[in-house]
Amino acid sequence: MGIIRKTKSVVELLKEFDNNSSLGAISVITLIERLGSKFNKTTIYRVLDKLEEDGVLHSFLGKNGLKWYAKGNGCSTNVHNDVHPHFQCLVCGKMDCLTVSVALPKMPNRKVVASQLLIQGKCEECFV
Amino acid sequence: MGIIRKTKSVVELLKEFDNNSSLGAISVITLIERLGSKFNKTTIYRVLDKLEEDGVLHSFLGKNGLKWYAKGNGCSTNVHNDVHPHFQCLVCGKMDCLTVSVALPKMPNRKVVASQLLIQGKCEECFV
DNA sequence: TTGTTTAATACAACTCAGTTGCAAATTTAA
DNA sequence: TTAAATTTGCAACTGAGTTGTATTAAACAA
Repeated sequence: MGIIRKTKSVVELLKEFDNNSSLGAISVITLIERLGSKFNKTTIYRVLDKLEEDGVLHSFLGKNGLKWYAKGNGCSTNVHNDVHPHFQCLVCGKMDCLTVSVALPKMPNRKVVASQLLIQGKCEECFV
Repeated sequence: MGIIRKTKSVVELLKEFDNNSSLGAISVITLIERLGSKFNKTTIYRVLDKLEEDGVLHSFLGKNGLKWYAKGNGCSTNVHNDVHPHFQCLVCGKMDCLTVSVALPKMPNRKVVASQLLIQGKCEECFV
């Protein structure tokens, strides 16, 4: 069950991602900091859930287990047609989707269903 | 500051990992289930911390953000000379360290410091 | 062995991201 | 404009992980 109605919270959340760089992710913590005075955090969590189900956003966890969202790529909660790594800058904290595909190691006798790759280091701006 | 004294909790925690398959990881939740009646969970968390600092164990997060530990590989909290992926079976829940190295995507202008790759699917036993 | 020092432990209380249930409000369709 | 269905806010909760502190136990020296 995804988004059905275009409510204020949906519009404002989407605006956050539109304002953001196309590859940039935003943590739920940050979204609550920004919108928590206008909407209840429960609402924010639920709208993000639905936007992900619809493939509008995708989510992943940072190194510390906190949840991040970024613009979708046609994937939905059930269908993942794209697996890209995420890069977090240890200097400025920025999290980006990388537009490269990952070559997973060969694993005979195992079946791969999903994967997450998180890379940490210095981003283009912070790497002098 | 790593392990200094060989206390009961240290010995028993290490025993859990010795009994386990050499590539198998154990979640903190499981360790507390198994040893929580003998030791306080705070003790378990702190001993695991120290064992990781010493490179005896290494840790990583599962898909849901829960912490797992597996036998070390000479790494310590500060020195990571080995980056291997982890594989979690979606059928039986088992988590294994994979003994392959990951080819990270090329990223000019960025500096890679650390990375985590979690692969999910069916393990050797559950993949018929 | 005993005493002293220092680290390790238990306990309780806490933190905080994320969840749940439900009544009230809002949207959509009829 | 009413009825049906979804969305929201609120408050309370969950549960993994953390913190402070008094007590206990390990290590070591005499």
